Amino acid sequence: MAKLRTYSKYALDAALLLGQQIRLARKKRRWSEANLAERAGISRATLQKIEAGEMSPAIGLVFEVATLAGVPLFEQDSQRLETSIDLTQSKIALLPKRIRAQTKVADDDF
Amino acid sequence: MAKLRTYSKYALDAALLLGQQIRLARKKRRWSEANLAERAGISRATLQKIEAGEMSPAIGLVFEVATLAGVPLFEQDSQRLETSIDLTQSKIALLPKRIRAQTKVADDDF
DNA sequence: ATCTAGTGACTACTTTAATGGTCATTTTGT
DNA sequence: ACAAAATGACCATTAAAGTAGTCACTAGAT
Repeated sequence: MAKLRTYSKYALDAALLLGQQIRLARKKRRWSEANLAERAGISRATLQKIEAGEMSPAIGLVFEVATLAGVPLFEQDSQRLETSIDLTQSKIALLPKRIRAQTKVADDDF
Repeated sequence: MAKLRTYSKYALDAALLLGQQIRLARKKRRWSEANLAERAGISRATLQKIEAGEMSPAIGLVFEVATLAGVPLFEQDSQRLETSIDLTQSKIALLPKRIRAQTKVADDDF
């Protein structure tokens, strides 16, 4: 029997939206499921799960398909994620390397 | 032996950036890896893969962790993805239900 | 200075995803 | 109207993810 796992609505919606955007982009390019699946090096069955917004497919496969279909991830700054990666990395570096049990209230916003 | 799979740089960067943002958000909340993993109902090993930006974890686990950590997916419109879902769905409905082999050049932009 | 807890890394085992195949149905170009 | 191709939905097999557990190392609170 399958282990039941719960997801927050936000996470479910995000996966669904991404899947739909992929399907829309694929159709606009006039690619069949088999065609896009072949380009991505995955099976058609997996592509169907991705477009359906299922939670099980590997994030790498989803992101790769999205990329091939032309769906922008992190639509913020145009197509270059490296800048954001470096920026986030530097922010992490400013924080303590290890987090101890909460001794006092944490301030989240910044 | 593992089957080698190739990913585009963009897809790899997107996964890395998301993982980093999760790590940053977790630290800001002063949650340990074990703590966030427990909240998400996953193992610490899997969380480590997610934060490292690996391509293998299920997208559902990644999105759930991101949600719990407070990392916005689709940072566009504030926290409500339903509107975008409906919008995308209506766009899909406007396109032909099935795509035939490309007879003429497709127009992508819209 | 100490000692507790967070992290990084690895391993063997269990569960699940991914695959290739098939078949029925439906759409659409001709 | 016809035929070819796309889609939706399965299923059995194979490959890989996810897991708990462990251990060494180290940061950091006291």
